[in-house]
Amino acid sequence: MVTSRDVAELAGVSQATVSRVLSSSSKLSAATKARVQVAMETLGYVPHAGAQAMKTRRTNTIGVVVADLTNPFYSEVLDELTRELDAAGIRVVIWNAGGGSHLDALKAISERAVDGVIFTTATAESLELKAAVEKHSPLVLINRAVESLDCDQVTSTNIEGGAAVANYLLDHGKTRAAFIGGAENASTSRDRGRGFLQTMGERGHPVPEHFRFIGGFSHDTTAGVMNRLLSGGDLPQAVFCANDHMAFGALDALRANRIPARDCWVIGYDDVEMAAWDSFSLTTVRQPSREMARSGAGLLLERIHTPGLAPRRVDFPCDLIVRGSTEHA
Amino acid sequence: MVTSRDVAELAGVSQATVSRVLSSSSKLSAATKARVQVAMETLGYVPHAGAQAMKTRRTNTIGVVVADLTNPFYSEVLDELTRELDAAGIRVVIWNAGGGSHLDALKAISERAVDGVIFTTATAESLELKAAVEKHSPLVLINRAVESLDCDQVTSTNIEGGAAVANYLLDHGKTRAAFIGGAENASTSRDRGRGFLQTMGERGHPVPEHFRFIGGFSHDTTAGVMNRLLSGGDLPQAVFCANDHMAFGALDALRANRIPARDCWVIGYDDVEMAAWDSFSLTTVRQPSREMARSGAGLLLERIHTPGLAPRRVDFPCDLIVRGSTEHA
DNA sequence: TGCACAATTGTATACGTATGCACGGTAGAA
DNA sequence: TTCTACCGTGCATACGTATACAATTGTGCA
Repeated sequence: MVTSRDVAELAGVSQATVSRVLSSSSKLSAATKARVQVAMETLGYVPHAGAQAMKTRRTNTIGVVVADLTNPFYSEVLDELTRELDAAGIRVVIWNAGGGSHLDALKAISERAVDGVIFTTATAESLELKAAVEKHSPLVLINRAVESLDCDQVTSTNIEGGAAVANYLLDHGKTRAAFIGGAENASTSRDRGRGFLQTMGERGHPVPEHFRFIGGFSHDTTAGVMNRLLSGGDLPQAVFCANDHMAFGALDALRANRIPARDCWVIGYDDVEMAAWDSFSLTTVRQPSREMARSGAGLLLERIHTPGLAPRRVDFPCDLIVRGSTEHA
Repeated sequence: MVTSRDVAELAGVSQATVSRVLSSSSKLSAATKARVQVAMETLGYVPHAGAQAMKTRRTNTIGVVVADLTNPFYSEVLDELTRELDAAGIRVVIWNAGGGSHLDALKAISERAVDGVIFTTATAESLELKAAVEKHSPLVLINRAVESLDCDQVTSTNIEGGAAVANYLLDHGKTRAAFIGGAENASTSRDRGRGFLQTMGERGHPVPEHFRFIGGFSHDTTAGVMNRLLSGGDLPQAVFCANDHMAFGALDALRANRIPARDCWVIGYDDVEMAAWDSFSLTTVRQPSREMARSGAGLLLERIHTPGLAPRRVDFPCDLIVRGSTEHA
């Protein structure tokens, strides 16, 4: 391995000077700078990231915790995050939510293996997360929020989004609607459901208990719920799913059972790219996933650069996007 | 920050002993070991990853370069890789192929920021990749292969897979078939196309030039190709796409143009989970993506642990999975 | 009792880089 | 010319851990 000392020797300068060429912050004569750069080039010198991290207390690496890589929403968020951070010269470590991955992420902060972490899967239950926030670990929550945590959080207006779906359905005479949520401890699914159910109730068409489900966030479990609903013989006029990935499962179940699309409207949430594909043409509530990702990355970088900032919350508005899964030719 | 020295002081031992408790390799009396562990717990000690990396020359981190996170194939590979490696206590850095990400990955090896890299996007053009292989950098190619590189490579039998599609179509009387490839410099698309085109030719039904396309690997570009094909007025009996993600684009274009599914069969490659969804029901060539991912991870870890191993090649067989996009009720 | 030897633990140093401090030299001002 | 100021560079050290080697203690056996 070639070190800055080797470069120094070849260039006939001290190791300190080589280091200064690297950081390019201090003044150096153009001549020595050039000489050092030639030496670096000649030897193929690359600084050792671990050694740098030890001195500068910075790794130029951040972590991201995602819930489910097979859900295209997370793929899009990850896509945007990596583009944004790659461009900024920052490495991205990913944790895939199975089991205790959020603990691994927090541990990585303690180990100084990463400078900070973006959580897309936070829940109120995690005492470790709470403790990390209280220690002022650099972390940002995007997508799912936790009211009780004093840290940066980027969300969309889920309650309003859910309400918008209810209003839309009722405005089109769909009074008998079902809701399939993901899990109660995820703020996204909870808030979307709340906004929806409350508005349905307020406008005189409360959603009955047997039209409220937990679909577990996946395509297949949601299709399973839909099948149960269908076999119950009491088909709702519309189904609102907590996210698009689940809505695809609902659509698939309808197709598999040869239920015509006009007999049961399906609505999702997120507006992932696939929702616009002709095979789905899914009506959904668009949240600006990529913008949210960029915003979260920005907040984290700021916080890493300037510790001690007051916690910030960013809430992005959502729009209902109407497509073929609800209004048919 | 609490260091091993602090722990040593509290436990009344030397820093070296603390380090030994950490590595748990050397013999220690149960008493001191316990005392040190209590001290660690009390102080909340966590070793500094950078310092460890500097001494041990190992980061317990590996990199993965993926081509396109919106293609579910890469999501599945990444999903499997992260599960496998998380479980092994290894961090995963991801590079998203836009622009020069493979250069960043190679740089990260030089910086000792990662112990090795898994490439899913290798091409023969990259001189830097060639140079890295010659320097015996720990890296593994999965999915796309490069014949001329002497490094570990995990692939599937793409040529045979393409041939199987041709045989299947001809056996069902579909003699006028089109091929939509991704890009010539990707071994996957190239080999699948070769196997397909060659077999079609050998069996007396060569695919004419105007039925051969480059679809750019994405859903939208493939749909665009399909639209051009449709507007040409000469509809093939079947279209073979270089991967499932592209095939979904082809299916969508057919739907958007209200072409009945039986008028133009569509076949993909990969068998991503979505291919089995009722909305697509895509006939495709299954390659064992997750197994390939695990295999690649295993090869890389072996190579990191035991440098100097001879390059290995693993080739997984593929199966044609027939679904509704080709045989209709 | 005395000695060899094994089992533990401490001492000292190295990994590769960044940076505070001191030093030599040059230029401008008096 | 002499003094001041400043610029460019070298010297020395610190970051936090792992490990070769030395030192210590305790054990078994003659």
